[in-house]
Amino acid sequence: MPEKTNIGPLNDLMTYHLRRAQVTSFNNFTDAMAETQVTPGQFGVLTLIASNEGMSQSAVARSLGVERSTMVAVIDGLENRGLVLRKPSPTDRRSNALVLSDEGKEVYARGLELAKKSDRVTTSALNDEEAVQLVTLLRKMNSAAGV
Amino acid sequence: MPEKTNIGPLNDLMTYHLRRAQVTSFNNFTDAMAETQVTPGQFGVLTLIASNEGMSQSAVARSLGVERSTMVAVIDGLENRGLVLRKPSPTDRRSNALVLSDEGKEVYARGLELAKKSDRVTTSALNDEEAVQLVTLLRKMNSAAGV
DNA sequence: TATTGTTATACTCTATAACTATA
DNA sequence: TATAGTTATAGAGTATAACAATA
Repeated sequence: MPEKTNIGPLNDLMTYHLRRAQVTSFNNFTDAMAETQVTPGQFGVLTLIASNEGMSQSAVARSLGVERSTMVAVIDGLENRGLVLRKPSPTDRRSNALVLSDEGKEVYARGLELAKKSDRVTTSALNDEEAVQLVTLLRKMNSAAGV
Repeated sequence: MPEKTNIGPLNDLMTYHLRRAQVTSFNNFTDAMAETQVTPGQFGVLTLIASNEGMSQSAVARSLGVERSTMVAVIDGLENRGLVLRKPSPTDRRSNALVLSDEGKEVYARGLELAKKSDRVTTSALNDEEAVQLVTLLRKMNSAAGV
């Protein structure tokens, strides 16, 4: 057990607690998803494609708040694993229509279960009402930030 | 304004909202701290040293949840800027007693103001009661995770 | 035996800038 | 002119493994 240090004013800073909570939730997520070998970032992409079949790489990138150049390697990884297919867009020859393969759909479905389980670990110190409060407040914050 | 995409089940995942909120708060922090050129990670270190004069690098690392090897470059940076001093520990010849220089104290004091201001930007969509609720819930989560 | 600080090394995630092919 | 995908490149931030000095 690590000794307790006085963290001083950090204890009153939202930024600090957000960062620590995010690191914890990221680690829980990675542990829970071990069997699928899907990272948090990849899971976001799978979810978006599952919910919006045929969307473009640029649209995925915008929706997740990253650059489209960053998305290339992510899609490459998912494509190489056979989870995502780049199909030609029927309406725009510049863009790829992203879809999940059958295996991609299976991995995504299983991943969603595991992601929910990891959420329960992350919030295990909170009762149901508190967990709902927390996600509601975060959602409100993020919506206002255009996220 | 980016087009609205259906984010599907991501909208119910704590992990997702934590990550987005953390990225937003990180960006707000970096913007607010521009005049000091202090990063979030550096600010955490400055705060810890200010609140626990003479603490060791390993203790700082443990308290922030990173490896002590990671801390070396962080302290190097702060030392090179003249904000932090590595003094010999009076009780353990292996370890450095970290203290803030006079300039370090000034930069930290100014940084704390700016960090609080950035917190207010980050939570600007929430009223005072909601902001307190949010930080309280995060603190509870983190305490339970040993953070 | 265990811990402190350090180095060497590598990995992940991300961004910027420039290119091409389309729109 | 602007956008989609791509490449090359670089910068944070982090970890692991090993080492000498000290506890």
